[in-house]
Amino acid sequence: MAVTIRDVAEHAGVSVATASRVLTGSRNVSPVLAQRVNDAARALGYRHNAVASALRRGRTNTVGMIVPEIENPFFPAIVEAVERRLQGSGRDLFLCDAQQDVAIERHRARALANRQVDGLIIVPVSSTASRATLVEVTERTPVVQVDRYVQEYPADWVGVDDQHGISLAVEHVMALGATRVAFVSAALESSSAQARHAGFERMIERNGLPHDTPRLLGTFRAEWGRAAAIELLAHPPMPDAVVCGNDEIAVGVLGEFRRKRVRVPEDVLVTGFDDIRFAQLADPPLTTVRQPGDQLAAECIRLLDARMADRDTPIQRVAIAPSLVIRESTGGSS
Amino acid sequence: MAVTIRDVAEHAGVSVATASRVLTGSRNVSPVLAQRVNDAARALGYRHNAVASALRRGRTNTVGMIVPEIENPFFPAIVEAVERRLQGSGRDLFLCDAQQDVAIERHRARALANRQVDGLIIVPVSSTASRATLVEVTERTPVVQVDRYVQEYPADWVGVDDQHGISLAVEHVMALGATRVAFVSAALESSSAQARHAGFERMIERNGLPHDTPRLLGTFRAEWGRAAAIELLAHPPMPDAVVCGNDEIAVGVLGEFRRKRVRVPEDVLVTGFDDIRFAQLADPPLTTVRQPGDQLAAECIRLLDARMADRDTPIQRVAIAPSLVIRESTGGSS
DNA sequence: TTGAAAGCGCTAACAC
DNA sequence: GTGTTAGCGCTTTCAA
Repeated sequence: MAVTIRDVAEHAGVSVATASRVLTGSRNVSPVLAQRVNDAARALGYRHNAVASALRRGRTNTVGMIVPEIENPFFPAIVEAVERRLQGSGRDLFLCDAQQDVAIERHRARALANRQVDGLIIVPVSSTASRATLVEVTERTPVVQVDRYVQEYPADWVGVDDQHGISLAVEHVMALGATRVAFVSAALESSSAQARHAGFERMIERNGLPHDTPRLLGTFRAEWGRAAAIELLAHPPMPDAVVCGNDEIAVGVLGEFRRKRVRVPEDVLVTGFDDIRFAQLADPPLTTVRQPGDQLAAECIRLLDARMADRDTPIQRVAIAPSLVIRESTGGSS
Repeated sequence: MAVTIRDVAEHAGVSVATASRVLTGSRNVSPVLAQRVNDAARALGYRHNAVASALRRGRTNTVGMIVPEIENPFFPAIVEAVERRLQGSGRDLFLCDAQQDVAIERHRARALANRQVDGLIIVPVSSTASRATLVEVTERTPVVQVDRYVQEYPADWVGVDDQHGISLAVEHVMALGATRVAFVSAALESSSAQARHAGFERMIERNGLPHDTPRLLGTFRAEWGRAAAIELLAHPPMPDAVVCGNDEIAVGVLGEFRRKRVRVPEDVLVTGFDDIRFAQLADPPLTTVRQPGDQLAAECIRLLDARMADRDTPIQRVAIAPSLVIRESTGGSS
């Protein structure tokens, strides 16, 4: 069997209490004994059993995080930012991937909650089908939603103002003279897809754009962008601009346009959303709505800590204003 | 306090032993009592305490995974594949990001081991500096290395034959007539960087290519690819082909070449490694060495299960042959 | 088939 | 400053 704190205590000639105090860094131990305990621990190769500790203390110094799909590069970026924020407080982040499936999401959420994470950060897969999971887990653990949220259930959230983000993109292409503006995004499953779509509709309305302007809704994937581009090309007239629901879609659109010799930005303008790393490496570099990952992460940890400190603190929903990054896919900056 | 199994037992009028048997799915309980226990659990909102369970059983039904850098899109792809493989056996995967830092990597490895994961999958950051962590954690937990491995320490590993992969790329561009072949890759910190570099050197040797052919070693990032391309352009003669250590680098190289109006593949051929999702969306679509993620994942889980079943099973090192995917960055296929 | 009871390893009262 | 001890919630002998 493995070395326990009892073995260490014996070896050091002290009680388990003292050994525990030393090993957990309590100040109330004489330096002499502390030294003996530390030596014993090293000599025996003692390893802290976090499971036993967690059972006893009811805390684990770990935070769980669930993202809908780790392959969407926007999420790793957020994860990284969260990790960095967590660094300072010495907590570990355990990440889970829901694989776009609310059943898996629920399973992971339970696994994390069952293992007593001190807090949970979640980007819900669906604005409706993830609700039950969120409700269940919120009863047991402090939870903060990031980026996406669940409908009709009050819970902390931090994200960007998606509607505003899309309006930045639409206004930008309109200012460049576009009148026929297509929208290519994901089906209205997640709150971000919904909000971005709503933002687009509002712009259509407000600016009196033609009501038959194309809205193509599929997934947040490049393959869909490609398919949507084919669709657009098949049904003239071509739009002057294609506003995409995220960068992946936009990259797919760009790829297909390139293949068909449709020139961007000369023939059509294209915009994305998120500003993932590849946005600036696309051809042409992609004009996009930037989500400030570091700010999101900072705010997210702030909310989580607040809720961990007081389960009854008022619910907060923080929307950060995104910004437009202009690159060559709409004619370039400077 | 939360509902415990004791509450459930009381409510159902049975002993905690029986309640436990029902809740863990043991067959040796009369249907009547089983029903009563399940009803009680539902009525009270009982939640399994995985921490207590883990302490008692010494198992957790979870697998930990540590990747060097979640932002490198190759790793999310592997994670996904591993997740899917794990699905069947009902185990949860907890993922950690080492942020390219061996100190963080060690911290995460300990956190996972301390929390009694049943097994650990790791892509070590460094072939030397990660060794201590690997040794430590291997003493406590079944561990399998994927993709990268640690030098001078025998432990299970599964990955592709990087040397062979690079030789596929070099042979391909040479078959297309390239004689001046540059190599742009990462510093020789990780085993993959080392093996790919070694593969390149071997090809130089074997084919009598000029010894002063450029080798530029930086990081596995697109920014480095970009910088390296600038470097290549600054020091003529330009190579006929640029073989890159991974796709990200290649995408950076392509981006810079595009900016400088260097035509690919007319003026110079470019190849990558990994076949990440964006490889085919690059401009031009990238010829690359494909790592078969699903196979890696399958083999990885197989090794892990073997080691979990028998800690003393012989060490296995499995190298899967990668394949070349030819796209337009070297002139295209068919 | 069921129940009583002994811990898993650790921490935190509480007493000295 | 140090030790004794009672659990944290669960699973699993062992006995009935």
